[in-house]
Amino acid sequence: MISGKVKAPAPVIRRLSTYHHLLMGLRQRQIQRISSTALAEMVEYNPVQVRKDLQLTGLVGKPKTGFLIDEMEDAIRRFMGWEAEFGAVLFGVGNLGSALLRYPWREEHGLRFIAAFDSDPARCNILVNNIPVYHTDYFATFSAEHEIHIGVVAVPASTAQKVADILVKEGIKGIWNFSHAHLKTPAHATVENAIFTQSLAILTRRLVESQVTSPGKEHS
Amino acid sequence: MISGKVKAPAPVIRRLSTYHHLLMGLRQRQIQRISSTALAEMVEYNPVQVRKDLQLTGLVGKPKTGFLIDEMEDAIRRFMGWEAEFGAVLFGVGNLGSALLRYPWREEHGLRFIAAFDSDPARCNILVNNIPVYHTDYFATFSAEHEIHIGVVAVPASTAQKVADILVKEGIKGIWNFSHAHLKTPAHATVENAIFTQSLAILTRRLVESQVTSPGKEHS
DNA sequence: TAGATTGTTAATCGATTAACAATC
DNA sequence: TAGATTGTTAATCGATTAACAATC
Repeated sequence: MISGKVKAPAPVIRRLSTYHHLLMGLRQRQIQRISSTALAEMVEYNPVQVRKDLQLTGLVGKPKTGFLIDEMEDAIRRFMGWEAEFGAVLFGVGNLGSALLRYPWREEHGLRFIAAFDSDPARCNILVNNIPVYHTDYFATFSAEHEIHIGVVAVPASTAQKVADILVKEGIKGIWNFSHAHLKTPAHATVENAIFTQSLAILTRRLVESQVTSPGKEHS
Repeated sequence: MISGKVKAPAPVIRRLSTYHHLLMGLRQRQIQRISSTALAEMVEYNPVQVRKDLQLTGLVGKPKTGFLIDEMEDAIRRFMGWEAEFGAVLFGVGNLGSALLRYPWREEHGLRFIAAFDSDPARCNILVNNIPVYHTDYFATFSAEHEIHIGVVAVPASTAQKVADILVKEGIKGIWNFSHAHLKTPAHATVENAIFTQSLAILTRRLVESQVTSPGKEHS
């Protein structure tokens, strides 16, 4: 029987990623098991929610003892596809781009940068964190010779769609977008946006909301 | 009548931030109005959703003509609190931290970095993008002399809670957390997490999901 | 056995979408 | 006026939480 995998809701995936990080810490402290209730407390979630989340990864706990930390970590890692490695390329070696290249994604998060690309010749033909930076024009050639699963877009919004088009044309299935641009891609390509500004907007709005407004200052 | 402001759902705020960026582009191209329907198409949302979102900011459109772009931009900016400026400090001047300091938040997003702090003396007493970097120990003194609305946490997860505690102690109301750590803070402090790994998890999971599994490979 | 903890089923809550009336 | 577009009310959908049974 051929079966696709269950589409997990984004909030669940985010929480699972949080558990994963927490569990790594517990494992390092030689702790072997934990109950969903205790885990829930640590992250201030509802315990039933934690159990439901874990269930989705195929984990089963034992009444009275809870879950084995090693098993949990493995299950979550498998669920995310982090046991294998995703080959990745990055476009736009600016401040953010270089910071991303320098982060150790490979250790725990299944992401391996094999190259980066930039349209500015001054930034090309160097190594950043041992990752070669080439000119954007070289990408098609490079792509034909390497297995690339993920393209990271760290260019300005104005050129982001162009980069996305190139990625799609070369058959890259996953796009991690750090630009403001709303990328239009065919259905078979997955775009995930990591846009700081949206996160900042939530923070500043919450601050605005928490300010008690003086009489008349709030419009209708 | 004293009234707090409506607590907007996070998804709405994220979408509004998307509109805001799009509208800035339209304005630059001298376009003066747009219908919610057209806007919806550009970002591939439901038009009713767009209208509901805009309503929350107090915007009213005109049947047959739509919304004025200038008005929309202003309304969204006011809604986010971006007309005023939020004074901000950053902790952890590493790769990510410096990238954040170099981004022009001030222009459009109401965020003004007034200083950064690091526990590594080698990184202190320099300027990054004209923003002074001090030693963490100096923060309490600094805080007493400046109005700080937001603290940005860009330190490793292992020291993030410590930084959060310092921020809370100095009465900072908004914390923008880029570390993996789950920060525990009193209710009067708002924490917004901008955790890349969670975003990456969604992308990799979607890729895992889209792979059709061969017989027997998918467990139960 | 008793009690803690899991797992399941049902209820609630909130966000999105659909249907339609109002208006320029 | 007719038609496009807004705004509102109701229906649907999905995610979270509550209640409780199952199990070690």
